[in-house]
Amino acid sequence: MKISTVSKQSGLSADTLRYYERIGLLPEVNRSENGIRDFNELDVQRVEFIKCMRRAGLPIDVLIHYFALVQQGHRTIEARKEILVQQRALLVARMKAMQQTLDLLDHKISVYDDVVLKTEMEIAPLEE
Amino acid sequence: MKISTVSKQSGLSADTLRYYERIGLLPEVNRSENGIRDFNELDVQRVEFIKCMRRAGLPIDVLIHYFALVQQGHRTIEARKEILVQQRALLVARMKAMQQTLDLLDHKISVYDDVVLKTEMEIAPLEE
DNA sequence: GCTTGACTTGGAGTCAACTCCAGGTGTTAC
DNA sequence: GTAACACCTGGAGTTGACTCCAAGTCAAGC
Repeated sequence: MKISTVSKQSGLSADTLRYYERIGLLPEVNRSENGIRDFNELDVQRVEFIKCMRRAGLPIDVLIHYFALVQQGHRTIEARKEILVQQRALLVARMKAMQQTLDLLDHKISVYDDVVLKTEMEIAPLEE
Repeated sequence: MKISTVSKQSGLSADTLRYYERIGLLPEVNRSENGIRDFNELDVQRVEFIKCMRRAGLPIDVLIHYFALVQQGHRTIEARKEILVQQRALLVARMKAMQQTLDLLDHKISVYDDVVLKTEMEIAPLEE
């Protein structure tokens, strides 16, 4: 599977995919004789996993560390789980903060709605 | 209220507060005769609002634009509401993506739990 | 009167995460 | 055979959001 295909499928640019490989977030992808990358199913799965984690704000270095542990086999299972648990906690905290922001936005929007409604009813002119 | 106080209260560094003023995210804060910033209640409220929005990932330029509209008075109410509604939608989308990541993390963690449990029961050695 | 500490400024530096570019190769279409 | 196109590389540039720094001012404590 060529990089353009993976790019289209994943929505990540070819540049980003090459960048991910370069920094060791993706493993060295196989090449066809002419040197062109040939992503296999596992590579694509990894891209999807990375995409999902990145979208939620997990930093790249954490992911690199995680995959390095995966590489080292079963004796790193505890450490890997620890990383996931920790990142989960950070994620939950971020989501909580975002929920508060959402509540505030909803409040503000409803206030604007009220104001607009009043204006439309021409009850009074408004100043800031 | 001096910058150090606002910094402590808000958790934003004095450098960040000055930076916010410099780029026009905060209005020009009043100064005491010797040129030292003296934040008033409104400034502090704005800092809190900014903090909340930034934590949720709203970009600085959007906030600058929003405050510029506030500055222009009541005729910009519709436009301001539009910004909030749009940012709200983006926020909800981000939260949704994060929820998916959270689900995936939970799944992965539970798989690791199973593996660890099995290992501890010495049912079998594990390979990657 | 001198040190200490908090404040000021303009400007430069840093960081994460891309993103772009120039110059080169290899395959396909006419 | 040559133009168009997708790919390659190493390296530089960009973006957003800070963060740090040097050099200076001022008030308070000793």
